[in-house]
Amino acid sequence: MCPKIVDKKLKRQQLVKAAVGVFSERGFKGTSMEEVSLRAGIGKGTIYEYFGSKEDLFYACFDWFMKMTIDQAAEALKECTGSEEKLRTAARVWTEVVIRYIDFCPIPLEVWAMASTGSDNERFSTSLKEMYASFRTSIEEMLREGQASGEFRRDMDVTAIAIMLVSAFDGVLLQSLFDRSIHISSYMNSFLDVLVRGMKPDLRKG
Amino acid sequence: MCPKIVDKKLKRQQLVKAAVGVFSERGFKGTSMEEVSLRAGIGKGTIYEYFGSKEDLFYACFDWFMKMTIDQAAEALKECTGSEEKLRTAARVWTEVVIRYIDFCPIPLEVWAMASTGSDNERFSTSLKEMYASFRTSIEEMLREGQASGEFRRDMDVTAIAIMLVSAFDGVLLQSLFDRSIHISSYMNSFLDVLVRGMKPDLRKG
Amino acid sequence: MCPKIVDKKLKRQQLVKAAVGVFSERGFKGTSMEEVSLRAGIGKGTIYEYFGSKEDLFYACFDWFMKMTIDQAAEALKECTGSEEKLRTAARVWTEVVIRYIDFCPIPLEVWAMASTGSDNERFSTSLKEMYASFRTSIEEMLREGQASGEFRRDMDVTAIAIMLVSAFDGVLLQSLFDRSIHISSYMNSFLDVLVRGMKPDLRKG
Amino acid sequence: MCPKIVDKKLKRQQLVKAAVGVFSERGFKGTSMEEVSLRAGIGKGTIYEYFGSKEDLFYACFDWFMKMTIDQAAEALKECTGSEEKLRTAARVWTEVVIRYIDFCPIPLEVWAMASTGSDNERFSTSLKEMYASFRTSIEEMLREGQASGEFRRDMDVTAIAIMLVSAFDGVLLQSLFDRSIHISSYMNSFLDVLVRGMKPDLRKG
DNA sequence: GATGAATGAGCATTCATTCAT
DNA sequence: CATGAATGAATGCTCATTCAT
Repeated sequence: MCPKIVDKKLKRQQLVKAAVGVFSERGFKGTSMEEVSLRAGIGKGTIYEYFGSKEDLFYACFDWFMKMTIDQAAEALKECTGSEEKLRTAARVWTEVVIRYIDFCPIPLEVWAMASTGSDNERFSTSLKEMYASFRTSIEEMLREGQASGEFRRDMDVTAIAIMLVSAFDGVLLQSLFDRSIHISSYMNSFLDVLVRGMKPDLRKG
Repeated sequence: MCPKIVDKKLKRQQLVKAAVGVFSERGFKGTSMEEVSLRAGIGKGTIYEYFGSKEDLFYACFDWFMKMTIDQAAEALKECTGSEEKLRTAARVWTEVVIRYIDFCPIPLEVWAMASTGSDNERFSTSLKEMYASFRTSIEEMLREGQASGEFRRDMDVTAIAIMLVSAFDGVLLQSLFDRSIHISSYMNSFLDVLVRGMKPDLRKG
Repeated sequence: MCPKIVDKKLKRQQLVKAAVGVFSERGFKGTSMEEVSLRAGIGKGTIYEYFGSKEDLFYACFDWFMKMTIDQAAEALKECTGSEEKLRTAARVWTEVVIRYIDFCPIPLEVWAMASTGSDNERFSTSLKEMYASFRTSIEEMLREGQASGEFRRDMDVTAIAIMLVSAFDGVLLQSLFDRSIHISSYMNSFLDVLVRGMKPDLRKG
Repeated sequence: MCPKIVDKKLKRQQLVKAAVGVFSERGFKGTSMEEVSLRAGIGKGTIYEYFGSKEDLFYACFDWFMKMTIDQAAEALKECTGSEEKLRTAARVWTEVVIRYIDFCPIPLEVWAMASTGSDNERFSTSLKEMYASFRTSIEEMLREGQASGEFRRDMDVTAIAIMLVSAFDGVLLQSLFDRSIHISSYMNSFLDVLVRGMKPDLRKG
């Protein structure tokens, strides 16, 4: 007669929010759809109105994490000009995200594990690969920009630095999770001080 | 009086070997004890003669990975003298392990995921914490040695560098898993070139 | 909004009914949840919507048997006045229950066995102890009432008679199970004739 | 060459002794052959040199309990002359056995439960039936002897009394197990005082 | 004779998903 | 639209029994 009008988008988001919490606490396999529905305050069956499967729901959670991170980075980078500044801003945003959302960081870990095992989780490994490629490329661009502008040495392996920086960022997430007493932002800065010094052109020749 | 004589130690190791393969392919939850037993060519019940539970078996797999890595590193570091040499050797061993055992690298990923979620897997998170602490300390020692000998600058944050290097190593494992076309060893070297340059004392003042 | 409406109480009872049958035929350990579900005409998993575990289900079966017996006794005793009448009524009800529900009498036997072994089935032994204490007390009251009214001798050990009567009742259940040709009700009556005669005050002195 | 010479009879008995303990503590299903072998201080496989199956072993335990009881009763009754004396002696022996072997009384309980459920335990129910029939007959004989000698009334239902006495004996075993604080021997005596009084011929007519 | 390593049938329990209401 | 009762496939684990030594 009069189908209830529901803001599907909104409800979907609320569902993801609840799911992100449960998945973070219990892991993918350890999470039951029932607990998610309880946490979201809806019926168990209702989840399936919004997501086709548990995996779909989990993917949406991961997607939320990724998009959120990318948005924060994009926002912050908008106002940056220098290459070093960009690099340091990217690092800062990442550490801020890790610190702020540390409770949800088990989600990317789960995704890593899922993507690395089983051939059926194609979708996760593809997503990850794309994401990493995009991150790497962004970093590479910053570095190349710096080379062009003379900020950075020309004889360094830009791809290598980019890959290793992305690696270090991921690793920082790990370390933070396993030892929450670590203050990553200052460590990240100190580390970048040294690395950037190594990337600067030789002054002796100036 | 004359019971069947079996080398339990050896059989246990063979079992771990089979299990490492299955866990790597399917993940912890995705692996059934039956499949492990099939792969090992023994009966399902026999596994329980050697391991008390699925988790015990998995822990043994992780333990194998850890010990193997540590052994390789210890072996290689025995012959090193200089600080930079040690650092580079550690990095080389790690990349070699990652490349050589790339198929089994999902195991540490699983452990990361398990340790980050759920409060029950105490044993995994404790092991991880200890392992990382030990790695960090080793690197710190190398760096401090280098500072003492004048190889490295005295004004750098040794702890920060150590944490970030460990992070980078972990991240490298991740990147390798998700994009097997990456040649990490050369990247690792190029990266260390830059980083070490940043750690070297200022020559201008010489 | 319009979930399936089910009378959970009723379904629970039906489930108990089916379970009582299977447990009686096969014993606790010999009964598989699958067989119960088959007998009840529902899915295996559905049982767990109503009972947390096999033991819970079995306890409900025992509870059903106890409550049913107690109810019948209470109902019949309501209309009794004299002490001897009460005693004979209790005996009659018990024999009627045993005869009527002889097929389900293996259930109390199982409970006896469970309660006597293992320290875990606390719940069963506690229940049994309480039940027996209550039975004994009821009988004792009847006897004391009879003593007060002069129906029964004052120099008999009321507690002893009560305990032994309860014992005899239990034993009757056993004998009935193992030899279904026994007609317990007439035997019970003849026995009570003799016992009651022994409990009557000495007439010589009258 | 020289097969070890073993007193099979003796070892069998030791095995039964160990098994009686474990079965009493854990019940039939709760007992593992391994634990029995451990308790007996022999290898798991060795049990099968003496007993064809777990059920065989358990049956031997029950048999031990039965035979032991019967022996004690036979021994004690040898010296009895009067009917009442015999009756009281039988009761005394039974209570003594129950008190002395209370820790092993779960075994008959288990047998009751096994015999009452499942059609496969033919052997247990047959044994029980025979044993009870024999007990009943013995008691009946005592009572009839008493009638013949004028000790007991002629108008009582001997079969009924016999059945109910056997019942009461069984019940006493139960009550003792569930409430170990009960002092059955005095209760048994007080009870027999009353019952025997009821069985005595009417003195008024004397 | 004695052993204990190996086995695999058997079972309680979980949980993603469906669908009648 | 929303629900939660119902389902049954899937799985970790146990243990009586066998048999090579």
